[in-house]
Amino acid sequence: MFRSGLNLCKNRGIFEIESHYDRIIQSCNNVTHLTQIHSVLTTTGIIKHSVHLGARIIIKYSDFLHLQSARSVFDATDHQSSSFLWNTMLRAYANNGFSSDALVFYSVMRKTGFLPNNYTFPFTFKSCAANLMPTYGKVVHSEVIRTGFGSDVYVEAALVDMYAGCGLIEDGRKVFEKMSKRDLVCWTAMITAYEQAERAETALCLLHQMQQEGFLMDWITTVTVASAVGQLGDTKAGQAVHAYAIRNAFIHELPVVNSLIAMYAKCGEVEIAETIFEHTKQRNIITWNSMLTCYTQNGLANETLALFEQMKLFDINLNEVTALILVSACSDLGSRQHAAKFHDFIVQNKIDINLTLWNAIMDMYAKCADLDTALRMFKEIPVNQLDVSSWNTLISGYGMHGFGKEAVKLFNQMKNENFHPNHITFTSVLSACSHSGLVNEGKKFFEEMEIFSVTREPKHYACMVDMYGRAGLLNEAYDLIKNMKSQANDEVWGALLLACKIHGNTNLAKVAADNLFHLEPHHTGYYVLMSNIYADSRNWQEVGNLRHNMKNSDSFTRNMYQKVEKMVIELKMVDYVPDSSCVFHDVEDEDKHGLPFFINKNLRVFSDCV
DNA sequence: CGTAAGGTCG
Repeated sequence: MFRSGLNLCKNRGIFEIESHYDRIIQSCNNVTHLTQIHSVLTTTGIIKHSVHLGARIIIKYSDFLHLQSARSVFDATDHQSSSFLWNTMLRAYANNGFSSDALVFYSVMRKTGFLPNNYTFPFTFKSCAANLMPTYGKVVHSEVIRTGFGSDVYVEAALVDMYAGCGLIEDGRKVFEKMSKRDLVCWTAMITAYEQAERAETALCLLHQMQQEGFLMDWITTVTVASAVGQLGDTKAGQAVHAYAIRNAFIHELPVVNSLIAMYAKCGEVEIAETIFEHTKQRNIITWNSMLTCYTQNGLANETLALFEQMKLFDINLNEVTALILVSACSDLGSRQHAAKFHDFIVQNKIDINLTLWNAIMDMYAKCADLDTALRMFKEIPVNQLDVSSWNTLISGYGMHGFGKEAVKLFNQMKNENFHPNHITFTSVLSACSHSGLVNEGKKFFEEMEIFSVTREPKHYACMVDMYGRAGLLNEAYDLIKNMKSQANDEVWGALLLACKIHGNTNLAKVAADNLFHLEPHHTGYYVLMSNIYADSRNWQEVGNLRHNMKNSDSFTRNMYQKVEKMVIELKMVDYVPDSSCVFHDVEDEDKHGLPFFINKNLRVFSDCV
């Protein structure tokens, strides 16, 4: 009956009216205008009979994020007859961040008796992933098979993506493997899945297979590959991706440019990233954020702030990612002045402060040694929103500034309030104990890890070794390492080596150093530390041997020497007297200060750095 | 009528 009605409408007149309004709706650029057209189409009754126009308005409303108006169009139309309208409404929800509404809508659709089709499933899976509902995703997956859409490439690509998005990469891979025909989109989806799971090597291996089967990367694949190469920090491969992007004119796609900047940033190629950035005239917020991050990631927090000043001159709205980057740069600088300024800036620009950003701001204050402000912010978090990382931030903040007792107090309070400490909590509290010489507390907490079923990782052992080491309990430290279930890494042996340096135990130092040279043969810091220990015991022969071994230092090391030299000058200007027993040459004390020396991030080289 | 892969931080 309905079909005959529809056929009646399908005369030439209706068709012309449809295409007329279609053009108007498409060119509509504000909601007010759209609402007017909507009401005209409603009063004339056209919309009731035109599935096509109904869908157009639904999509247009959803472009303006007016999902309620879109829904009212759907409800007023003859949707009962058309799976197209159901799919359009589902798409409106799924593609605009209303993923839970999408799933509710899907279940309404099923209850109404409408059969989903190859257009329905991709939107549904996208929403399952956005809601992190793999269990529901699996239910829908079985419906895919039951309804016979199991070998549709669109549906399969969406399935791969859904499983990967929920962290079930192996389930995604199974779907991928079973596909009879794979297109570029499926390959890219699978490669992206590995890239997102930080398995860059697998991602590139799969890319190779894809190319073997004759597929060429398009610009979207290029974006993913650039991210994977960035994870590996492989400049050579990065330049190959860059060249490929230029050859294929993908450089005109902003996401490609942005991913290249981020890639070079992770490869440590600040200057190349800068060049690309300078040549990009149409920058969006992601371009700026990528360049800001580039500086922060490469230890150039001051450059981050300088670029931010430049950014303010452009008409760009910052987002919460920008805020996070700035806060993290400020944490690196440890400047209280900047901290307060940025916090203020974030509030004034009405950037949405979620818990992650709130914790980052707290962390910034903590790193700037403004623990009062950090604590105040902590107390402002409603109890039902408090999470483990809020506690971790505070505990590590107190610990790193030598307030071990406060850190311990907070840790106990946290347990009393039934929060479950994680591996980071234990790292923070053990490190706090080690820096404040709280050996008994540290031992107790190390035991407690079992109660909270937190696996003891090498970094936890490193804290304990450091703690015993500082307290002069070298045998306890060494015994702990010998009894480790997993293999001790460089952090653990490094902590022991430092302890040996502090307490002048050359024999045990040799054991630690041998392990370190085996584990990290190119890490010059350990050679320096060991040669310092030999220098302490006036064994110049061994000092010479070690120095010879580390001669082939790379450009990174040279840069480091220059930076340290500059730092020493600055330190001298504020009357800091270096502990020159760390300098590893046989020279008189006044000469030692003029020699270059090496510093590493964990401050293991200087015995006067705690 | 039209569907799937994609950039910044953590």
